[in-house]
Amino acid sequence: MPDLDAIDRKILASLQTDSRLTMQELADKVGLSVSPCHRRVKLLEERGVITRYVATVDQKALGLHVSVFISIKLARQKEEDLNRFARAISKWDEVLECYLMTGNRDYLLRVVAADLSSYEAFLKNKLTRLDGIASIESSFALSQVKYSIALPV
Amino acid sequence: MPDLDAIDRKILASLQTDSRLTMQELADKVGLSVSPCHRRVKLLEERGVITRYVATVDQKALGLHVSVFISIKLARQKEEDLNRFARAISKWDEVLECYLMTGNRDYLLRVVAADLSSYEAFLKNKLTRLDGIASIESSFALSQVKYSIALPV
DNA sequence: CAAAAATTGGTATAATTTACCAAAGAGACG
DNA sequence: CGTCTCTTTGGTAAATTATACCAATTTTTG
Repeated sequence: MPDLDAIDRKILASLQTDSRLTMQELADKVGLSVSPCHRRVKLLEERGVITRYVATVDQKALGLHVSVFISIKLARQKEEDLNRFARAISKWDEVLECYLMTGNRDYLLRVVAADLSSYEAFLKNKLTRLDGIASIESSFALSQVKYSIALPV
Repeated sequence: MPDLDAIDRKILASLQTDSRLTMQELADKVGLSVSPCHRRVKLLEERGVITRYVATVDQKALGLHVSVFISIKLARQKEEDLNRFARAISKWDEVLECYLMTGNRDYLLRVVAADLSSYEAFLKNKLTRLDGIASIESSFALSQVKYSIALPV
């Protein structure tokens, strides 16, 4: 697996910002003509460097006014317990991110909800019904200062 | 500003998952023909519901093996201080997310880095050089259990 | 330095997007 | 209950864009 040269990185930086660029525009940006630029993009897709193309949606426009970070400790941390938790989390659309953490909590989740009462519904009907959870602690975000999908290349 | 009907929501759900669907494919999914589907998408863009189109890139493929959550307290929380902090954060590509929080910290950041030493470089050369920071606490992610860009519609 | 391999760029074709217009459907009002 | 108006839909044609193919150039290797 050959690694990424300077042009590949320019392509990734551009497409992470705007995937609707035409091949002509992208080629101009990275200093190639359309053909090799197109082939590089296809290769990046095949190699799994580019994983997908998505539209981003405005959270406010959807009425999702609440963002919460949840710290979770499990009663036990055997692989079986971790897998069970991961499977449950993965099904729920409200959970946008979930990380297994070092330190004094096991998981950190980012959850969005329309308002406090629908967040409460998420807690009552979903999260707290899971077995094996020792503690849950919610921290609320007052505002999103920065949100980027673009990894540094 | 008319709000979103069931078809708009289907469109958003689909495009949040795969923005490379052709209008024909998208139209089939939502039960319309190409023309009205196309017009709805354009309207969603103009109204700012769809904010952008981006490619997502594999973090491992870029060699970014470290994900860190950083809790930050500022010495003072005047608007001036918050703005200064927000401006600095926004410039740094390593910071993917930043939230102003309730509770006993002011900000929560998600930062990525190639390895521990480049994370250390980020701390030493950037974050700790900011004025007005009272405390910094890093929590490391062992793994990403879930990561989604798709807001629930 | 020469041969081989990889990468590039141009052109032609296929696929997709977009603009335009007529037809169907939904809502308001007498 | 019907008719007028406004909105949304669907089909067609033109323009734009993506993609496949091949020759030319550059880079790598022995």
